[in-house]
Amino acid sequence: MPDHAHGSRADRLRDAGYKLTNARLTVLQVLEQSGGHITSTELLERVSAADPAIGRASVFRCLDLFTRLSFIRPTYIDNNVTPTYVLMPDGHHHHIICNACNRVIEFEECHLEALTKELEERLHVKLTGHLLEFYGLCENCCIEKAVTADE
Amino acid sequence: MPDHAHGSRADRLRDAGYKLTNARLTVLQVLEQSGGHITSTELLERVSAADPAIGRASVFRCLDLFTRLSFIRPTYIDNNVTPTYVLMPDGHHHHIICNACNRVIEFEECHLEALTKELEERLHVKLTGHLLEFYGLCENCCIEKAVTADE
DNA sequence: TGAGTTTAGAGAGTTTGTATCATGTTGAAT
DNA sequence: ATTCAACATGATACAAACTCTCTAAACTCA
Repeated sequence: MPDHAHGSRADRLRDAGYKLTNARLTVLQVLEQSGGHITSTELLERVSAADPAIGRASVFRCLDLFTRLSFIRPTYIDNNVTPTYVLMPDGHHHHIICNACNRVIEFEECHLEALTKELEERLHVKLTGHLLEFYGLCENCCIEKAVTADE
Repeated sequence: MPDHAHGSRADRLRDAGYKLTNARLTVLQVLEQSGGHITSTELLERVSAADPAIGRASVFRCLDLFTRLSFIRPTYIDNNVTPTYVLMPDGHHHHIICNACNRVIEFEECHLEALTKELEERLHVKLTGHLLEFYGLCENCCIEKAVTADE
């Protein structure tokens, strides 16, 4: 079994009652090295490269599990076939998707702590994470559109 | 050609340079009658019921187009196969997804106007919509978990 | 009316995710 | 350390979802 960094996500996995198996730790490691955005296809390739013994089904099982634990969240960026899984480092993630070129611009601040608390109290729910997505045009595509309109 | 309500979305479609075809108007109508959440499979069925002449590919082309125009946004609720498309009535939509039972709780207020404006100015982007998703446990699932932990 | 452009429909083909089940691994109790 | 039961895995066949390609139709504008 290869070396694994046993970070806080592995701890959370164990604390939630799940076993720390090779497949889960490898998938977690690949996700963490992905830079925050990865599709299932890319993930399958990289997991397979890291350990060819890990099967297809296990990778998908991990994606389900990690989604339920709010480690990641599937979202659509390029097309309607493959979701992109985004890491939610502290339980949350925020980005802007350009509707013209599909570029993703990430940003940090969301100021949603107050809303989170208010919703928890009013609706009696327990919130573990959130994803905030804005849609529109990025700087380049704004300029291109303006140029085209001038012609 | 069946009757269609020519609301503001049809206007936006035309204003963006797209033709108001029967397929597009029918898909739009079904989406608007869907109550805000619909999967591609359900949409295909209902469009087919409304007008059997409309083909599969056209429905998916509409979903792509309407997503680019921020009429709708695909998101994962139940599983990793079929996304659910949510209507974004005024360009935005907000909900809570229960990680245990997949129930969706919608809420209205998001207080994101200020952040939208700030991002537009700072990053020189033009934002047309947003989706805010919270994840966690709904009231019922909170209770069940507490009961299980007591045993 | 006629040329050019956009859009549609059909259906096969590709890709992505799932179900099943026998086997292997994990973690805890002894 | 050893053992055991529950949990998790891997292989593969299967099913579902989405796309591609091509031809035909509809719409636009002169």
